[in-house]
Amino acid sequence: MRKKITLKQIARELEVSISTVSKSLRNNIEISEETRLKVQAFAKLYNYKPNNISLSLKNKKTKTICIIIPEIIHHFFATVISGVEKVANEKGYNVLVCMSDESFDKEVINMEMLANGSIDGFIISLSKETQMKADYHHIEEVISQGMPVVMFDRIANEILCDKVIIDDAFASNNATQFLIDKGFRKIGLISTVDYVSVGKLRTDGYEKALKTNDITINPDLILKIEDVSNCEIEIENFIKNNDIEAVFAVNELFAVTAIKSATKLGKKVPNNISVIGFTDGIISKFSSPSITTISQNGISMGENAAKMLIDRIESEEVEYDEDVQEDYKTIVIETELIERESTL
Amino acid sequence: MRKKITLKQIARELEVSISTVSKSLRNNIEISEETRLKVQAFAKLYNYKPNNISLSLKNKKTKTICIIIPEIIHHFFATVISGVEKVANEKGYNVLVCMSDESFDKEVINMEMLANGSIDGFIISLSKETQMKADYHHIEEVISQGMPVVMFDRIANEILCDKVIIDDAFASNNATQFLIDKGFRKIGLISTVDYVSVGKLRTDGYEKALKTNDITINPDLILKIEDVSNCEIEIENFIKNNDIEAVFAVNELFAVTAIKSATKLGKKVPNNISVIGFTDGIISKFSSPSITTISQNGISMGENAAKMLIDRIESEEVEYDEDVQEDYKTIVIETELIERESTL
DNA sequence: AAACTAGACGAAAACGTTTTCGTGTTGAAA
DNA sequence: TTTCAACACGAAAACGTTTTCGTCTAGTTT
Repeated sequence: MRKKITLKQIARELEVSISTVSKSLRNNIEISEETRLKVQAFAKLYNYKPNNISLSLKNKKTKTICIIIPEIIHHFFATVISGVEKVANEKGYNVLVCMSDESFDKEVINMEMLANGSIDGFIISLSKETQMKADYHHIEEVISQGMPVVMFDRIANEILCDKVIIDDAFASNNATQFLIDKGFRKIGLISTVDYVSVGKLRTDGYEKALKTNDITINPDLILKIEDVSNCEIEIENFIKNNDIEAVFAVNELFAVTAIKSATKLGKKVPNNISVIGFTDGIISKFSSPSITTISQNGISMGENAAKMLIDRIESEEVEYDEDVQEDYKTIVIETELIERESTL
Repeated sequence: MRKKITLKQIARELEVSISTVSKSLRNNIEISEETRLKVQAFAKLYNYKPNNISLSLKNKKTKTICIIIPEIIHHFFATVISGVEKVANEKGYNVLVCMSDESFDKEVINMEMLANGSIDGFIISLSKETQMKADYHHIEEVISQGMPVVMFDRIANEILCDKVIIDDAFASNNATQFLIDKGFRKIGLISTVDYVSVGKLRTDGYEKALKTNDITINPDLILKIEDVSNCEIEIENFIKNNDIEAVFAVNELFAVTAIKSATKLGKKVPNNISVIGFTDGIISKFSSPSITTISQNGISMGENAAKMLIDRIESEEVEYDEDVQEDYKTIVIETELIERESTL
């Protein structure tokens, strides 16, 4: 067990000062070539690497960013992390991943734990509970301390910071229009409760599309699911009790469950009922029939979020100015309707 | 923008020494109650939190562990991370997630970057390339520096460290036996190339089951896929050219692809051909027919890995002994055969 | 010979903590 | 009055770097 060697140990061994060692390793011309080479050889032999923590303390930069997500199991969030990692790595940053498990408290604890110098910035998608409570003090707190924050997907408009989103309303308007164009009029919507920001926006888009086409909005055709764990029963009843020609589901799980329920009820997809989903994940690709869906480019969202965050971090190093009016940006990532087998 | 306040600033403001402030905040009885309360009130007012980096430097502990995985997009790895996070959080640790993207170099770079004091230990599942090269110097290096490492799933027996695995050979022996018990004799295997440790082990288990039941191993019935990206063609040909009654696939993707190919070739699953997979992920649950599979409890693997790692980290604090013979453990997580619709 | 310059190196501060070891004051015991 | 303990606090080291600012020696210029 050869513990890592430090400058001090090298200095002692070579009977020079710590400064000399440090300068030698950074090829400072102040040090004679003889000494420099000797130190470098010794350092190489003992595999010297500067201690990162020490550097972080000195530079007040950790080269680490944190992404807080509700759930890593969701394919969409995994793709976002993947995008974040890619850009972060390219720029020499590490990525700390925290999960809020949809819990407000965990979100707060995580942020508070890390806001004390451990990281240089946050990328966050709000937990359901946080959205329900609409309590964002923890986020405002870290922003007010000068730590850059980028929100993505589940954002809060009240918070002033950089954001990466898709145009949820627009995309679901398109999805609904797609179904209308196929000639459907009785279009069911399976959404989340309204406090989930993207659920609300997707509902809005659905309603807008209906209005545009002079179709009356029928509340019976809108199902808002609170508890995901037993959505199957709700969805099955929803389909059974309503004469639906097509379904627009705001996520993959609801879409695939709708297909299963329909099949169970003897309705074939897409022949008897068309289904369109949201998020192009594993489920949509591999279910049978594969699911027509709105692709939400998670990788691109992650890349953009990381890029914005790191730019913000590194620009702050330069202009450390109190009065400069922050001009936060919101990047809207393009969505795409991917046609597969679940729609006619 | 109220930057975080430090002990020094509090000390200056209150005209006491830094020591007094530090002691007051830690409720040290050396300090008079009057001073203590004054300092605490001031600290609370300014929302003082000790700087983590500084503490890390002092304690030589970062309370951060790193998990290196080949790909976060794989559901299995996401579940492992989830398990790691859970245990780590309970014990006050943060989790740094790194992706090797199946690349040896990225794995090495990541480890070297972080082995300089940034983290307290590693949890790792080897990249394909690393397994192919069988070059583990980077891992041995950090272990020799006294940093605890736990390997999981894709491990290397040559490396002495704690490990968390499933009994891949045993599980696939069971899966194969399951098919044999159904009366099948012509059982195809779709596996990875042999250098992927778990692929090899699963192949071994398959062969063992055949031998046990006096079924001759037919090389034509074994397909080893190197390049995942166009496995569809290979699998389709494999099924078309062989008279197969059942397929055992070593992962979800191969299983679902086998089903798709079979269906395309006019063979119904499970009526004409049974398919059993490995890993109980999204695909197995939601494909139609849903897939009979070996569940590989990722959450439990992650939990166990994190627990072992943190125990190791914290035990080292106590007995910092060179000569103590390390007794590394290998935890074997139970697997389970989950019967679904893809088998008779 | 005196003054200066370059060359080579070290001391020390700084980042933000915690902790050990003084040290000065006060009041009580001898 | 002297001695001592308790009390309340501060100085300084330590963690591992980087960097600024000396400082010393030797050689070169006037």
